[in-house]
Amino acid sequence: MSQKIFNTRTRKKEPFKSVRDKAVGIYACGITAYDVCHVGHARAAIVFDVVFRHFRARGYDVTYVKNFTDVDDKIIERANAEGVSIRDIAERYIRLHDEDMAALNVLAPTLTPRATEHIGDMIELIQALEKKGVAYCVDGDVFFSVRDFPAYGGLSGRNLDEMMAGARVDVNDKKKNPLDFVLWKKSKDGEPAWDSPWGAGRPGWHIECSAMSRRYLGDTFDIHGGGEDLVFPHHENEIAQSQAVTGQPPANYWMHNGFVKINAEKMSKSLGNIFPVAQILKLYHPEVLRLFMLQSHYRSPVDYSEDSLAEARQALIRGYSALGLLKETAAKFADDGKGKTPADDAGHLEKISALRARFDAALDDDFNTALALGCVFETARLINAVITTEKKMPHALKGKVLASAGQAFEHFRDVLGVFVCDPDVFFQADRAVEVRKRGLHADVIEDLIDKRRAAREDKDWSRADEIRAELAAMGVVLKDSAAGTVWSVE
RNA sequence: GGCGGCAUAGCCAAGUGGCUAAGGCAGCGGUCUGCAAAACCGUUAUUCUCCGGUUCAAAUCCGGAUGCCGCCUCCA
Repeated sequence: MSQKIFNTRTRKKEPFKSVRDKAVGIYACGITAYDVCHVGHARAAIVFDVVFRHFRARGYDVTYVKNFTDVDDKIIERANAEGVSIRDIAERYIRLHDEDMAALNVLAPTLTPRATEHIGDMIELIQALEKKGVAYCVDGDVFFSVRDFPAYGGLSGRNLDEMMAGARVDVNDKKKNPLDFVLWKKSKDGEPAWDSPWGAGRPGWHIECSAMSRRYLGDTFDIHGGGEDLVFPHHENEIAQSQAVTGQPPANYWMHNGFVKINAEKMSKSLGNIFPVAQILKLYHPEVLRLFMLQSHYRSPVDYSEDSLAEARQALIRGYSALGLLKETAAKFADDGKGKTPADDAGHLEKISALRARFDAALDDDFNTALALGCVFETARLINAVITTEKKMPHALKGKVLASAGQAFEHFRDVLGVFVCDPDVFFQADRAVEVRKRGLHADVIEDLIDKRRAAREDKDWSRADEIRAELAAMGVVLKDSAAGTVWSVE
């Protein structure tokens, strides 16, 4: 099956046809570097990371560009408040952004250009817009004239008259039309400024993406992405700016991810419910957040809550348990390649390749990660079942089936970016997070386990159960095996 | 006021014209275990908010109702 993408512009799922054969250019709007990344940024980053990974897995040569806005009113405001330069602010939050993304196993995009590195490109673009007669300068400010771009509103499905009727636009005497937006902004004293044909100033917000996407991906590239809030006005304005100059739409497909709600409410500063990524990562292993995001389709809203993350954690544990079991038994059932492999009566190998195919098909279908994860968990179940119940299965065949399932999991891991840890390392990390979060003490727990071990050796079962109950009350779960007792946090 | 989205089991969530309505969490019964945990097996929606319509056939298409949500202002 070929790739399909829901295109915001047409509001339809469309077959994907790249501009260049077997190559794809993606531009996603990145952050404005004035504050730390929150869970909403994490979602957008994870969504487009999977898009990036899937195209690569499908053999495309992907150029993925994600910009940093490093000059903007909010950055200036923050710099003034702290008495530092906007560069200091931008550097700080870009660094923190990179740390968060690395923790979330979000791959670095191919290119991460910054607005201030492309002021020249922006000025050129604005001059071209002036030449085309769709931009006008008033007293050092340059505006885009929406009336002179007939296609305005095409992405967001609005028309100018309707928007005028809404009348929720700020009044600005300088503008010919209230919906005109700024391309270049005259700088006041003390504000960062660059020389331009219109005097000292700085770029408007939208122009940077038009300039940078064109520079790195060309006049028309494949996919432009971002959060759904960017549809209007940001992306609408980008189209206007780019298309007015080149005569071509800047991107063929527009992808927008849905929002993250917090306990069923909109995340907003006024509600005080902004969850920074770094804060969440103190409470959960990074893959928990990643899995949580991927369990819903990227266009649906997701509702972040303690409970939903806890559920995602249990699901992650389920997957890692299967991988742990696989690792434990790998040596035992290793297929040495000698001798012949008996027939696979139960059809396990066929099932595994079918799951792989279904997984890929799910992602081909507008990046349906939720459906793809279903395949991942079915594979986990198959691994568990083969190891624990198929007693009569010949070792050579078992080894072959498990190796095949392991390879499938590696593919899932590469595309979704979850289940990337060694299972032992994961369980250790997860337990450390839970212990810290619940204020438990590992040494106390281990001391109790030691006492229980002594009781069990004396066959003092009631004492052993007493200790088990005591630990259970703390949320500590014990697992006894021939090798000893291991513990985890429920 | 304008534009758009969503409504599927106790919860989360796929599925958008026709095989048994994925998967996860939670629950229940069984196997295993000194007891547990994990795992496996079985089970939990004759039905997809409601009302009409189209069709041989609809959760899926159309019309209407109700409820919830987003955007239109900086915002992933």
